[in-house]
Amino acid sequence: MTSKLDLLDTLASVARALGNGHRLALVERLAQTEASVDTLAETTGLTVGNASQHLQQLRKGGLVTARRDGKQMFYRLTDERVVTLVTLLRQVAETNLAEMERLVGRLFADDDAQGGLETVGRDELLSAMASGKIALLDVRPNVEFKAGHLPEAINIPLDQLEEMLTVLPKDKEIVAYCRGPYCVMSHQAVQRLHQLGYRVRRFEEGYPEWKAAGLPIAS
Amino acid sequence: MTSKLDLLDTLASVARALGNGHRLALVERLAQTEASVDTLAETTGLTVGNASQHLQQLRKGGLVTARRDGKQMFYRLTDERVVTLVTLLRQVAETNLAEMERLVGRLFADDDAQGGLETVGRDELLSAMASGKIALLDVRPNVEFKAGHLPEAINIPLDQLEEMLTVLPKDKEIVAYCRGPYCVMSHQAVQRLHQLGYRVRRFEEGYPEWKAAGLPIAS
DNA sequence: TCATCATTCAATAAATCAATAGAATGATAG
DNA sequence: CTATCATTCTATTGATTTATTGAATGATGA
Repeated sequence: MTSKLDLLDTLASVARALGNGHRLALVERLAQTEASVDTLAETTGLTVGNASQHLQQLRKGGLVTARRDGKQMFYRLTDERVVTLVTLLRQVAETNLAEMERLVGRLFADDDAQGGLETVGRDELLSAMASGKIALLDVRPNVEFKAGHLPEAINIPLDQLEEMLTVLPKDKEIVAYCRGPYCVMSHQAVQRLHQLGYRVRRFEEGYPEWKAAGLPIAS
Repeated sequence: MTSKLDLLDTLASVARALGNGHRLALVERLAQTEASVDTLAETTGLTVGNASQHLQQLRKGGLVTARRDGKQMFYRLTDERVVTLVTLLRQVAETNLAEMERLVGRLFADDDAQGGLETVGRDELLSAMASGKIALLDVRPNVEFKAGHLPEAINIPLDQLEEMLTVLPKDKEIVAYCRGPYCVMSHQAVQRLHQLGYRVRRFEEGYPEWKAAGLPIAS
């Protein structure tokens, strides 16, 4: 008879695969779109060899799969549920760990310094999109935007915000989003646009959460 | 500026807290009801010292909290979401890991040997309960039943099944449940009742998942 | 106060994990 | 076939994690 512990050990091995900051960074990156090992190594600041090893561990845990394309290996999440899993992990961590709240608080302290940025929740965003009263702004790099984005979103990568302002309507309220709740890009975009006189708020989630929730996407 | 890695490291520490079979066993036990260290040590087969250490780690990860009652320390899950988190972890593991499927298959191989046991999903159970056409059977130990159970459920701990048969209606279909999807108690109960000629099926989840879903419970 | 019981803390050895550098593999272009 | 490039594998080192032991703490009742 298989002991229950074997089963729980297997389960634990999946949890352990998520139990490292670098691997979570890789998962977060992969939540945007699939990528090659060297792209992943670059965006996470790891050496290629090290990134490869961490990816092997994620693969052993069944969280990512790989495909070869010519010389390169492309990795992607096996399943949208991996995003949901990390999101839930975040929620549990946030509500239960004072440490976590302290870090999040510090990460976004700049916002509070000027009175706090207003955010838009998922339900409110859905109805605002339906009414056509807002313009949706995606500030992620163009590669990630092209791999998938929210319907009707306009893409202005953060580093081109000033140059591309003309494509933004001045008369509508703008809602900006990026990679997820802890991604700082949309925060910065909202700050700059606010200073320029736009009416602008931040979507409190990001593209991966939107996609994992099964909501419509465009590409 | 706080680096993003600090944040992900904190997140990783929560995942690591779940990254051990013994700790998952403790969490699974705590999903039933709060318990003292020595109860937990006994039901998981750990020494008291070892159990205490693992509980410290779960506490550091923010997954459990402790309260003192006289000489004893009682631990419980901080949040229903911990159950949801483990459930999701299970789902991801099951769909993505061949190893996991192999183990689950072997654990319940006896059922298949006699044609497979039919199960009842959550939605079907809810409507069956509303129509009053079934009797709900909780085969967990009485302590756990008293701490909370599904509405209208009858408690017959597995080891008293034969003696207490009289409290079960013969004319209704019976749905049995226990601690969760990998708990073998309801499987065994269904097998025995089936042999005795009852119409009986197994609820495919358990009490913790029911409670975590915010469905009504009794105690 | 002292003795007792439940739990936690501290110290150790064995096992596992993380980062690094260098060798090995697999696919492609010439 | 050979050279090249992207990736993986191997071996090593140092850092964590685990289980075990025994001592220390905290609450209780005589």
